Amino acid sequence: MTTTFRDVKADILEKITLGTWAPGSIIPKEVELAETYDCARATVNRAMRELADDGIIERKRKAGTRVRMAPVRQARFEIPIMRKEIEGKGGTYRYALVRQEQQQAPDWLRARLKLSDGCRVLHMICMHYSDGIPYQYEDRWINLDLLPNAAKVNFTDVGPNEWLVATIPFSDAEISLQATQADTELAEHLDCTRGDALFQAERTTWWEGKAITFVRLTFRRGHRMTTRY
Amino acid sequence: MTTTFRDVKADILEKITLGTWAPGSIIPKEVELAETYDCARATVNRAMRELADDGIIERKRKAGTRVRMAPVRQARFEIPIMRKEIEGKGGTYRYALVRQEQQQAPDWLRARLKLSDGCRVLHMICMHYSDGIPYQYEDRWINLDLLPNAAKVNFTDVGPNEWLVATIPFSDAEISLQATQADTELAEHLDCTRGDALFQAERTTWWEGKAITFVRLTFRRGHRMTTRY
DNA sequence: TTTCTTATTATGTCTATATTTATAAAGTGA
DNA sequence: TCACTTTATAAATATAGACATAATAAGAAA
Repeated sequence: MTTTFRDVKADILEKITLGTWAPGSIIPKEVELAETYDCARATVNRAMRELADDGIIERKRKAGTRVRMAPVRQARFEIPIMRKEIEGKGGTYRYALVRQEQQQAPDWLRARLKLSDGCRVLHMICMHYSDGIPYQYEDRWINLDLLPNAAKVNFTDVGPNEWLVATIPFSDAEISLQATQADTELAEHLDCTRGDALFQAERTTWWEGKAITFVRLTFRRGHRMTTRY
Repeated sequence: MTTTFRDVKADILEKITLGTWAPGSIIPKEVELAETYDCARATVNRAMRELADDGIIERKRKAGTRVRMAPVRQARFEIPIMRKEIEGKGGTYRYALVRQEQQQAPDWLRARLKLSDGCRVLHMICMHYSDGIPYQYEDRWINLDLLPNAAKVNFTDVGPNEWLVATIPFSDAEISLQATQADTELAEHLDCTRGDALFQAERTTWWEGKAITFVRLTFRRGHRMTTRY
């Protein structure tokens, strides 16, 4: 049997978890490890690179590799498309456009997205249902200077998110999670009580430095975002 | 100049964003791409592997590589140690142990962590302050069957999280984010009003299939968790 | 002593080639 | 037609050797 990069990775990880290699301490260099594991340096390299990506070790040229003092624990959360999320859970997905209007970008949005003066935006309120029960309230703003086409799209059947994903498949995004209190509007749409604590995600999407869209997603009462790492 | 895997990755990504390679369509195989970019297959492989990790393309042996229909957008959030987070923001960190007791694991915890009957746990309530202002309320449970040492530790100066990180550096964890309403206890400690919406994270930490600790972290009013991707 | 090279070194990356593995698709038999 | 076995193929991974790059440490000059 040959030694795979997985073997190496697992063994290094074990040495770290068992405390053989303490936090902050330096670990053998690639060539040495390649020798001890009797494999190519590239194999050790891959194992170490992945461990570094996972935030477990820290690597520096010439300085060597060391176990991180404060392990940067990072969790990955999937940001799914509502239809996928709901259908994935075995529910029946339904989408509805609540209202839609073209307008000048309000000041708070202009500031937030660094929009030009008098920039026009498309503002939409949408709802996503799972088995007929309110699941998510979507408050969406689209920059019409960058996406004039959006004004012509009929969003009654296809949600803006799905349209956007198809139109500008990949881009930079900034996401922020928080808790908010349901106001009257949210309470009505999400079928909860005014003042209820709701989980909220805001996402700003950029393309080549310019903001395309800003969306505030509010989930139904009790929603959780979960992941393992 | 030689072609780097970054070049290849960037070029493939561009072809996808510009729509040359549409979502769902198959993209040339590794050998072909290696030829067109005039580089080694390993270089193309690395580029493609990273794109697959990023959720942009989907790869299957024999079937080839295709652009994901619904790009799996995933965001990485760092789960920092409070001291680091606060000091990183330039604040002065202070920790306080509110109370601590040894007890039998309550039923909800037993069920949640799959603990044995009559399992003893250490329950702690801690507070983290930034510049004297309440920042985070920590409700921590430690499995004493697995970590009997924890009973002897003095947590008045060092927070349980820091102790745990030092004791069992790496492990599996399940994290879940949600919104909650402040009860009287939370409102008092976090200096807010009862009923306020608060951001909450729950983390269960496992080691070799057994639960070590469960913690519910409640952040001060208005807290946001932010990331770019 | 301080500051500016320069040498050294560990990681980072590329190449070219080989082997292994998963699997779609074609072929086989009931 | 359906279930089972090939078989061909593309990705996954391994290897050895080379060069690139960043950064530390040592040495030289001010």
